[in-house]
Amino acid sequence: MPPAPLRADAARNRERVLAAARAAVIAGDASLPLNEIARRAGVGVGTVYRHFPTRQALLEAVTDEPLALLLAEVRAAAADPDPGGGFARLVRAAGRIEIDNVGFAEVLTGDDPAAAATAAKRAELIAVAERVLERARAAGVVRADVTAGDVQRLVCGIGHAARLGGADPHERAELYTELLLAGLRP
Amino acid sequence: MPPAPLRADAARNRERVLAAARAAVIAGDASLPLNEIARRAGVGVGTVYRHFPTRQALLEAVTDEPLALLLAEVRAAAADPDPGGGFARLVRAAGRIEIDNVGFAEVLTGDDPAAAATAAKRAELIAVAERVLERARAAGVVRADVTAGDVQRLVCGIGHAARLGGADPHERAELYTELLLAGLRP
Amino acid sequence: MPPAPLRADAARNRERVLAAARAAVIAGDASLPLNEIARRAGVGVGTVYRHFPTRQALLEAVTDEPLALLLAEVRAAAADPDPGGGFARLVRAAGRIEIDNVGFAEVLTGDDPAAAATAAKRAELIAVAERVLERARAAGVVRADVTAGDVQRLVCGIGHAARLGGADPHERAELYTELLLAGLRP
Amino acid sequence: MPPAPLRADAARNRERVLAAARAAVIAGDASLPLNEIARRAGVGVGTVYRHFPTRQALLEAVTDEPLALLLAEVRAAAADPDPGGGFARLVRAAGRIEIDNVGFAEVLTGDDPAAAATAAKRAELIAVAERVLERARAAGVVRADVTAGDVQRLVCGIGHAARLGGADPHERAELYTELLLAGLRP
DNA sequence: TATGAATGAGAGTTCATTCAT
DNA sequence: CATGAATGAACTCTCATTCAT
Repeated sequence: MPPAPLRADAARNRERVLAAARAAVIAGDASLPLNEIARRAGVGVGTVYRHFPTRQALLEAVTDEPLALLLAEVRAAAADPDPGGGFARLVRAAGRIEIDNVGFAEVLTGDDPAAAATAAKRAELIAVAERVLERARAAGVVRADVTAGDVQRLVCGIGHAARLGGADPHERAELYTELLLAGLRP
Repeated sequence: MPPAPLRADAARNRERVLAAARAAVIAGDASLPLNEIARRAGVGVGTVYRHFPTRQALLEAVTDEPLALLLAEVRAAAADPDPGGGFARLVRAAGRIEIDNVGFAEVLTGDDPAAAATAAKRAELIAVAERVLERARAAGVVRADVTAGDVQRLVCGIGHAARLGGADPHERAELYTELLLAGLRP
Repeated sequence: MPPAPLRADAARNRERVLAAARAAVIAGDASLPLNEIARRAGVGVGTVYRHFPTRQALLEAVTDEPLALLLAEVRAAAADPDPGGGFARLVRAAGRIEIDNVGFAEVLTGDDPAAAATAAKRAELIAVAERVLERARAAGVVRADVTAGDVQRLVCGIGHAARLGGADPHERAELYTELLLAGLRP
Repeated sequence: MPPAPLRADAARNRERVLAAARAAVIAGDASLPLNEIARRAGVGVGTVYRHFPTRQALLEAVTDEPLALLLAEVRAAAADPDPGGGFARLVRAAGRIEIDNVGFAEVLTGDDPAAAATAAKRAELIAVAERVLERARAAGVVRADVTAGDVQRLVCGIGHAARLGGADPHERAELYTELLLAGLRP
């Protein structure tokens, strides 16, 4: 049975909470104290808990959009006739998305997701990324001793590193991504 | 005046606290709640506060040894006749030490240290590392668009990445370090 | 906007906390450790903090009733056609109220109150008392070299003195008040 | 057996502690945290505890000199041929001494002193003051319904009141003392 | 369903007092 | 005797989570 459609006001509240959480995440704060989120959303704490029983659930909801985005990029990468170009595209997209969404890494590399939808997206993401990597490896443009998991972790590490320097991490993230791509070549 | 030699019991307690903190850090938890540390060290809270007035002070104490170790490595790297070899040595040592000490990155890249000794070590560390990088750059074995700060951050990122995969991060850290070194070449 | 009416349970809890605090104050202890108050009120600490964020706020709440009472008395004193009688009434009322409320002096003579309501009452109290004193002075029934502040302090001093003797301070307070009134005559 | 004469260094330390405590008391702080006193005296906490096992003992030691002073004044008051003048002298002296020694009131009106010497001085003080008051009462210059204890408490109250106004309490104390004397007349 | 009050565990911090050195 | 390290209770304050309204 499909999830019962939310009542209009419930949906509005859910959206408000999501917006507040998204804003926090974009501002670089992934701690998401639910009390605070509720306050910013202009909603009672209980309402937050109703829609998102755990911090993890909220995080997944917030990350759903960037996750879908990345999935699209990975599919595009898999469709790229150039294995090396596809792989680079994947890494660059992951880097960009990761840097703009604190907490994204957590969803991607953490424990099994709470929501089935997230789990599914993540699984497909990994499967397709695996294929992209495989192809690049076969084409001899990526080291053979690196797994898809490694790439995933390295992208997260890159994001982490870029965020360390204060101020605007985007430029750093770009540079670090290029370094990573260079390092991944055989 | 040399730091007054601690009384035997004071030294023992200090060591116990340090050991508890070190254990926590090695277990991957750098939050170091002072109350909890006290409990684990079998010591009153007040004792922890006497020796380490702030979490930062405790963290610096815990990190003092690895910091000294890294400093020695960096000096050795500076003394290496081979600029590229020296640089690689520096990066590898940093990676190894970073992976074994959660919180090390915090001391290295965070706000100004509380303890003068830590500040001094850190300053020298950075200065010497800068020279090592400079020399490697001049020898044409490292990209010119990368600063010492970038290297520092990247090592932290590598450590972060290696820790993401669960279980034993050492092997991963080694691989990632080699990737980083490769990526840093022009 | 009027202060939002408290929910029934919230009001009940607030009242319990106030009662516990009042009991402590009447028992002569104005230190009001908030967690102890919570315990005695049979309420979580957080609840105390919700209603009274600081010790000062709680003290003001406890003192609110006697403050209102005194204010009424002072107004009545100002309305008394006999300047001397009005002034005596003021002093006697202040003495009586002060002796029954440890901490009242603190609110009356201490730093600026936290709550606007308290500040307003206090300000009016002082202003009206000033008028009462002025009138008594003009009528030649009170020394000219005594300010309203002096009277306030002296009443507090009287209360302090009465409390020193142990047991029931009321009788003493009455006597001391009469002495004070006699001493204040030209 | 007379108290064993202190060793020279012990006596010096005792004096240092006393000086620190006296300074604190004169500065208007009678809380005397023994830790802090020790620090200011340049002495270990233990030393303070050895010489003055309780806060009360320290307080009595600090107050010993003013107590002796007041005793002398009271004796002089008793010797004054003018009963009213003698009584006034007593009250004025008490007021002056009380205002300069926070904590003096505590020793005078508090529980039984810890030290025998203090107890003796206090007992004599009270006895002589009682005689002074009696004489003044017999001469009809002081109200009959006031006890020596009342006078003692009132002087403390006066001191308390004078201290409430901030800044220099001496002038206020003088005024309040005159008010008290006036109020005590029949 | 939504609300937000209540809860209470837990972190941080201070300080009087004891006791090993 | 002197020292000052150690102790731990007491207190303030915060926040995730529950639950009465």
